[in-house]
Amino acid sequence: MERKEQTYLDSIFEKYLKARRIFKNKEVLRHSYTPKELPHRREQIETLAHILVPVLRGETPSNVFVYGKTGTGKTVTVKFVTEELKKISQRYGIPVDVIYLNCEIVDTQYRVLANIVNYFKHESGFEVPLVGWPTDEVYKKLKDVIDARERFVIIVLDEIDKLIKKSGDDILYSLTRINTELNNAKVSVIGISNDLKFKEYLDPRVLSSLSEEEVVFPPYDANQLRDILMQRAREAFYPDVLDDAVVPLCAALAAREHGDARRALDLLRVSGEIAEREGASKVTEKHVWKAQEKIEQDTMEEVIKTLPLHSKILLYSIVLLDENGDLPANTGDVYAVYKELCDYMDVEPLTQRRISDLINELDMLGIINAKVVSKGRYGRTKEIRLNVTPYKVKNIYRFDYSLQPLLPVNIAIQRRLF
DNA sequence: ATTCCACAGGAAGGGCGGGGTT
DNA sequence: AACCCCGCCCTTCCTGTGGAAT
Repeated sequence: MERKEQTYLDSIFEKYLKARRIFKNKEVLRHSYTPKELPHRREQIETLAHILVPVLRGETPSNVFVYGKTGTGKTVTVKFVTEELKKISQRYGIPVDVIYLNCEIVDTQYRVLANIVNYFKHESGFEVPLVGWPTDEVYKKLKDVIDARERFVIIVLDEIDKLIKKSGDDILYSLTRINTELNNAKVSVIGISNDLKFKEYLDPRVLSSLSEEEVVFPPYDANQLRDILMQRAREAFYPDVLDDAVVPLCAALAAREHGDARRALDLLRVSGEIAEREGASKVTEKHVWKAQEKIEQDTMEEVIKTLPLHSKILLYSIVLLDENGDLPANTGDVYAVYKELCDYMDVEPLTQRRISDLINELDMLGIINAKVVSKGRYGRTKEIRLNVTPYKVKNIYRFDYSLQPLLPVNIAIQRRLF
C-alpha cells in the first residue's frame, strides 16, 4: 500500500519533471499586450499616422473615427501609433499627451472629463473627486489644465458607442469644439467603436467633426490570423513545443467566428495551458480541440450564471422536461412546468406572453433551440429543445443560493404533472 | 374549401429604478 | 430634496396564421 502510494507520487513528480516547460512568456498572448509589429495592419497604421502627422508640423490633426468588429486590432493599433507619435514628437521637442479612456468603464460625461483632468494631476496639482462637482465646473477646470501650456492632447475614447448610448453626445460636442476656446493647447479626439450603427444616434454636427477621418478595420481571415499567431507564438512558447498543426487550427477556428484575433489568441493560450496541465511535452491539435470546447463551455456557463431569475426558472423547467424524456416540448408544456416551479418557489409567475419572449432570448443565447412549427389541426407553437446537458445546468445552480429549492424538486414536480 | 387549434408576436400602456436637472 | 425623463420589464389585449382534420 505504502509502496504503491510512493510510486504514484514519484510518477506525478516525474511527469512534471520530465514535461518540458511550455510557456516562455504567457503575457504575449494576453489581449492587453502590444506587440512590436502588427501584421496585416500596415494600411491602417499608415492611415492613422498620416492623419496624426500634422502634430509634428505644429498643426492640429483631424478627429478620427475608428471602427471594426471585436478582435480586429483597433485598440492595439491606435495604442501603437499614438505611442510611436509620442516618441517621435519628443525628438521634435513637441509635447504630446495621449489619454486613453475605455468608455465601458468611464461611462458618463462626468467621469470622462474628470479622468482627463486627473490625467494631468501631477502637473497641475489638481484632482477632481470622482463624484460631486457640477459637470460644467469640471469642464472649465479641464480647459484650464489643458491650456496651461502649449501641447497636443490626443484623447482616445475606446468603445465610444457605450458612452453615447448611456449619456448622449453632448460630451463629444464639447470635446470636438474645445479648440476654439483654447489658446495654447490643441485637442483631437480618436473615437473607437465596434458598432457602426451608433453613428445614427449622433448629432449631425458632432458626426461631421468626429468623422473628419475614418479608419476601417476589416476582420482578419484565417491566413492573417495564422501570421499573427505565428508571430506571438515565437515569443510565448519555447521552441518546438507547438505542433505544426496547432497555429493553423487555432486560426481556422477563430476565422470561423468572424475573424476575431482575441478568440484566436485565447485558443492558443488555453491549448498551451491544457497541454501544460496534462504534463504533455508538446501542444497538439488534440489540445486545441479541448481548448475550443473549454472556451465554449466557460462562456456558456457565464451566460447561464448571469441569467435573470425567471429565465433561470424557465430553463430549469426545460431541464426537467428533458430529464423526463419529454423534449421537444411546446410552449404550453414548458409554461405549465414553469408555473409549477414558481408556485413551489413562492414566486409570482410571469405571463405566457412574456415567457414566450424569454424562450426566444434563451434561443438566441444558444442555450436552447426554439423553432416555430405548425402542427396543423393541433396548432402553431414552438418546438423547444435543450442545447446543454441537464447536469451542467444543475451544477451551475448548485452554487446559486436563490435556486437551491429547485434542485431536489424534480421528481415531485414530474409526478404531479404527468 | 373550410375549420380550428395553440400559439406567435405586434401595440399600447403601467410601473419602476437610475441619472440628470432644477 | 424634489422632480422629471428615459429605458426597461412586464401585462393586457389583440390580430394573425400554417396546415391537419373534416
